[in-house]
Amino acid sequence: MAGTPRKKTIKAAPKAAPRAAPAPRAADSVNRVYAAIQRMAVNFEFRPEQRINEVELAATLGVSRTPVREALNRLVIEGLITLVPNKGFYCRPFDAEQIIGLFEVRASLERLSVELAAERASDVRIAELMDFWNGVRASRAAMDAEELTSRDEEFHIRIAAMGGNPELVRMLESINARIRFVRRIEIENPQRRTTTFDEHLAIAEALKARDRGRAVACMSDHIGISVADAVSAMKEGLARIYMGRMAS
Amino acid sequence: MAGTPRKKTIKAAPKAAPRAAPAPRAADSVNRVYAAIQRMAVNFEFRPEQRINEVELAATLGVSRTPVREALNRLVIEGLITLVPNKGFYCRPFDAEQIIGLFEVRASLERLSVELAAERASDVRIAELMDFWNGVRASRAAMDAEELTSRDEEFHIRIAAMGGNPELVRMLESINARIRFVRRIEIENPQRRTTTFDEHLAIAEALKARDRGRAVACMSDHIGISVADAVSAMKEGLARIYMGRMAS
DNA sequence: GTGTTCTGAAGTGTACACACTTTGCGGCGA
DNA sequence: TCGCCGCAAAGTGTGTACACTTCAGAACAC
Repeated sequence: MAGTPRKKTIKAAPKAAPRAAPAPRAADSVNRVYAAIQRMAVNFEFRPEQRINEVELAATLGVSRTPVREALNRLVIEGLITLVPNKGFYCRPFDAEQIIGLFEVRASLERLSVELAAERASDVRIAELMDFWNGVRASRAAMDAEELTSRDEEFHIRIAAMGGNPELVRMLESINARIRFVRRIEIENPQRRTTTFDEHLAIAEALKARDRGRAVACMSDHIGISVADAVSAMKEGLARIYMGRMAS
Repeated sequence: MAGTPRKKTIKAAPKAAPRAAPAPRAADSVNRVYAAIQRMAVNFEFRPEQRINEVELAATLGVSRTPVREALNRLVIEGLITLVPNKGFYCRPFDAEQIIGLFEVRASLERLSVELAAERASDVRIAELMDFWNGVRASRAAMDAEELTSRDEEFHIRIAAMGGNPELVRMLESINARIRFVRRIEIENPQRRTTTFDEHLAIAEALKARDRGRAVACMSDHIGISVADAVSAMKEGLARIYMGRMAS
């Protein structure tokens, strides 16, 4: 607002300043940088346990080390990055037990999710959920694993959101980020895709019927299968990280 | 180690340097600062939604703004601090719905906790758990609410740890930090103390018997009561924050 | 009196400087 | 050949500088 030619504080001779560049501040660096590094960590674009060179990363992202370090500190708490004092920041390890542990916790939270949704969600939102998933199903042929994973997560997050507990949503999102790498591989399996579509619909229908017990049961089956398949997906994941394209 | 007079890089005239002080680096600042601010946020030593002045806080803690900002960024992800771009860091709000939401999530995770513990914990660790709690019970007269809250949390975290899922432990610890302020008040209630002691023993005994269903039931009762009482504890909490000593 | 514009102070956001730590490597002695 | 010492380069940890934003209040017009 204010089209007025708002006077800026006079900067000493913008042309040919003696100091190379007065470093004009880039807006909102931390959030951009945070999102970028988060994506890289989620997808294991850093190798597991690889040290992350701050100077290099800052240069790549076109900012100084300060916002990079602030973003990295956030990611440490999220569990996507680890920090060794006086050594530096490292990519999280690829830890099968940890991933299984995250699946366990997720299963518990997803259970709470459907319980709350069955009790509290409005009919409208449940109907929207079914529409949403039917829409995804209809256009599944055109979707790659990346996009389908995203829709899958959205389905679950919608249910969590319907329960009216934002903290539950936050935690599920955080967990999803850490297991996405494995789940995306899992979802590439054509058979797995089909069962996912059916299971999601079953969950939605149980919610529509306000059948809490059935909703929990459907969700447990759905998530339970994921845990069982996770191991082979992790094998494949390791191969892709360390063998690249050769893995296929 | 190394009593050798390790040569340091020559600093330009340490005596009466033209520049006030070359700022010798304080060791491990971020972690100290992080712990300090975390404690303050947990205990609402900042008022809810109060803006946190970085310069002031840095001066209080005897460091520069850099480690303070890194610590604050971590705490944002933990949910103990909020960040408004170009405005600054703020203390988390005192949000009753959010606290209830956290109790809900906690209940779900504690349920998982006893389920896993009932399946996986060794007999020894279960025995240690009972010894631990009997010890706490024996010396309860000498404990203030602060310490008892700490022991209470420890009891629950021990159970979570017995399940062998470190991520579950992490999340519970994170939630505990955010509801500790309310739980400490709750635990001041003498009657509540008594029921807590009994309920904890009941949980431990169910674990010892490997009775998963009973363990879950005991835990649910225990946590459920906490949720019910939380509202009055929150009222009291608000009074203490804003009325200080007058609240008693 | 009331609204509006301007201005300066306070404070955040980021770049940068620099001390300290870690680590790899070459030379030296046994 | 092997180990050890001692550099020196690379890189982290933190202090500091400075541009930019926000906000409150003065000055001013109406």
